[in-house]
Amino acid sequence: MPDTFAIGELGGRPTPRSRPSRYYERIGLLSQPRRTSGNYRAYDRGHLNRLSFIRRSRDLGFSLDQVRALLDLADQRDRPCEAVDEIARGHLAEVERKISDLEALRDELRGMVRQCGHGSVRDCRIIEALSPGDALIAAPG
Amino acid sequence: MPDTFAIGELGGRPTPRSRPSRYYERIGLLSQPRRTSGNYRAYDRGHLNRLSFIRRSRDLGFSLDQVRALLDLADQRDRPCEAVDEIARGHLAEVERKISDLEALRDELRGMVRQCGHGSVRDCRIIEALSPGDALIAAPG
DNA sequence: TATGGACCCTGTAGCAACTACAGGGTCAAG
DNA sequence: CTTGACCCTGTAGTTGCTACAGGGTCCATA
Repeated sequence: MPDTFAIGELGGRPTPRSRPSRYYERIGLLSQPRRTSGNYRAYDRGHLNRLSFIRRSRDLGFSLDQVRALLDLADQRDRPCEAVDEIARGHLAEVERKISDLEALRDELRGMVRQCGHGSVRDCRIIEALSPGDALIAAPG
Repeated sequence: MPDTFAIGELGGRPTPRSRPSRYYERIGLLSQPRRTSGNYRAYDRGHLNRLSFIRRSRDLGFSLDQVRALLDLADQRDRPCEAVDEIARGHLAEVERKISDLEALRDELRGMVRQCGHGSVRDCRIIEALSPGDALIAAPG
């Protein structure tokens, strides 16, 4: 294993998971790496670790703001971890809320789809479910 | 009930649900309404119906592209409603996929949060769960 | 009549978190 | 020495709006 890495060597190929790193650098989430003589970014192990932390957090659905806070906290090893816990709990609560919202949506969509009579649009229960009482008469154009 | 409506009279107050209508008009989802002598938009019942359709679809999580397709279909009353059914089923499938993704996320977050020992960041299981093996050493700045 | 406030107009910029592209430079292999 | 894969920068696009600046309109009240 080398101790610096080009941008294309970050994350698993073939997905170019390396690309966001430039974005993270721009918004100050990742420090600017050394450059080679040809002005290529040369990431070190620290960058890799930090990037891996960011990716894992993103995969868990944390926002970049939350990731930033988590990274700041991770750097202050002596502080109590309450703040970390709070961020995680907050995110969990939001995920749970999203799930129940989507479940309600799913149930409504299922109801609509189940009613489809496979006739013409005129009799379509789905369109009907979406429509107000009157006909639709204001198409653009 | 009047037969034209100012932009502020659309949708329920106090939320200004009227605002998106200008956006819908711009992207061609809603036809351009008549204007009063003072250049105010004067929506008619057709606009109201169409807007209501859009809002209901949006509330159910359909994208504006899907809404556009649904509206096009709704206008062609003689066509079979298969295409409508397909859009709805596709959306339902996506919602179901999102739910299961979020459930997996939720479970992982719950596991992390449960393990929090309320000690210092150094021993934080949440940070640990997010971290790769090595220490984080590439803070920006 | 003046004026205040609520509403409306336009166009542009901003949000999240990237992705894609244009137009160029670098580098290693053949 | 050329080819092709990679890298660089900066900008614009994505979704579905919202917010704002800078102005106009309209109605009621003083």
